[in-house]
Amino acid sequence: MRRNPQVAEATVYRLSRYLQSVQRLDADAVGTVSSSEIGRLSGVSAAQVRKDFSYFGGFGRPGVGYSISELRQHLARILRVDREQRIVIVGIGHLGAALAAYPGFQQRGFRIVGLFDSDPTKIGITLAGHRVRDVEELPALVEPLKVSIGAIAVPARSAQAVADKMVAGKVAAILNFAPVMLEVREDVVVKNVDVTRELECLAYYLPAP
Amino acid sequence: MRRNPQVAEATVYRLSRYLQSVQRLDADAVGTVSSSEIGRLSGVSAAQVRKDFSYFGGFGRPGVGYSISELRQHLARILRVDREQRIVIVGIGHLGAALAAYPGFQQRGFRIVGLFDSDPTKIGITLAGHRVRDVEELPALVEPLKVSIGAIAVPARSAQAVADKMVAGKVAAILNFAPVMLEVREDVVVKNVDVTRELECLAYYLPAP
DNA sequence: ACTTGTGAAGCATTTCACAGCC
DNA sequence: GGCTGTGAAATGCTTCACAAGT
Repeated sequence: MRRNPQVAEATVYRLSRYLQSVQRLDADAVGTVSSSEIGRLSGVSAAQVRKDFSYFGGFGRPGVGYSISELRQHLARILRVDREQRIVIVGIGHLGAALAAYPGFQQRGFRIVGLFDSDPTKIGITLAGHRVRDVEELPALVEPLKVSIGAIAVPARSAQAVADKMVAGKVAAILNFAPVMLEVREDVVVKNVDVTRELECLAYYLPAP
Repeated sequence: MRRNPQVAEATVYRLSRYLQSVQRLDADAVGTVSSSEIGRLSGVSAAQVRKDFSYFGGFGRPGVGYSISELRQHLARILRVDREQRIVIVGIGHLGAALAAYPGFQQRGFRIVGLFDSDPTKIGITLAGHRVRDVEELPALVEPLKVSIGAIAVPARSAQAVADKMVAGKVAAILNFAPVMLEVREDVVVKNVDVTRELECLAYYLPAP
């Protein structure tokens, strides 16, 4: 699962926050930034920031800090968003349509290159500049479209079948919005986003009635 | 932040997975289930399952396992989903509309009781059985509507202002879909869902080009 | 004087392994 | 025989604190 066994998933997650913070900074082009400033912007301790960077060799100058533009490049390369990552969305319901229309992906290096559904009333319609294709065509299109990540936005009962088609087409990673555990070849990385789960976890912290 | 300092956030997250697994089981009404079976269904070790349960006193019988219906009740009570939790959604764009239409919330104890937006062209329209209200009315409506959780589905630039209104109205928790760190009174629990961040974390595990 | 990078210490979480119960 | 509940060991993660660089 992990590309580099000494780097924890929590570290990767924070790297993404650092990148977000640094990108906000970059507009102002201040030139240099310290680990404590990055920590403040990201809600993390300065020591944690430096430790996280150190797993990748460290890219600051003692007494000075980190060059904002270099830091942004380093983080983008580590997170593989220094190149375009191409994604397909399967399941053009409310959620799939919302994802297709979301401008935030393009802004951060992700490009939607295909929409798929199995519903004949949806196949053929155009959304956010893409014609919705039959999901049966998906396996054959992953490679020509150079897809690296597939997003699953179908109901729980069809999610595994969609995942199988993605794996058959050789996507490298899957972002799964359906509330089920997918079974995939172990070299395929899966991440789940389950809004109901997040609500349940929030509810735990609610005061007693 | 934590209700019970000896229970980690990761444990709460797993409890929600256990509940999901047990609910799938409950349909079949097998009567009893073992920690290893729950673990298999949830992708967790059997020892971890038992340890997690033990934080709440343990509710199994040695040699037998866990009564499925009792387990479901225990988990639901711990996660506070044994009672209805009432939520409002602010921001009726693509995402907010998708959330409002999602049937999975109601099925698992969450009830949407209000939709809000600041856009005059949206205020007044009806969606999933709810009339969209002006977000300015939100603070005054949290208590009468008995809202415990507020969901923020507005653009990043307006998310903090919405959070402030929620806090003013005294919601207990916020689910934030905007890619910004919210500043709130520290007794308000915030969880962030950032799809772009999930994509970035996935991209990290992608094979080199 | 200020900041990075990093071993070492401190803390948290997970796994182990087994006593006790059905 | 099989399963739970739980201290103890093992592992993993974060914070500390300081040498070294600017």
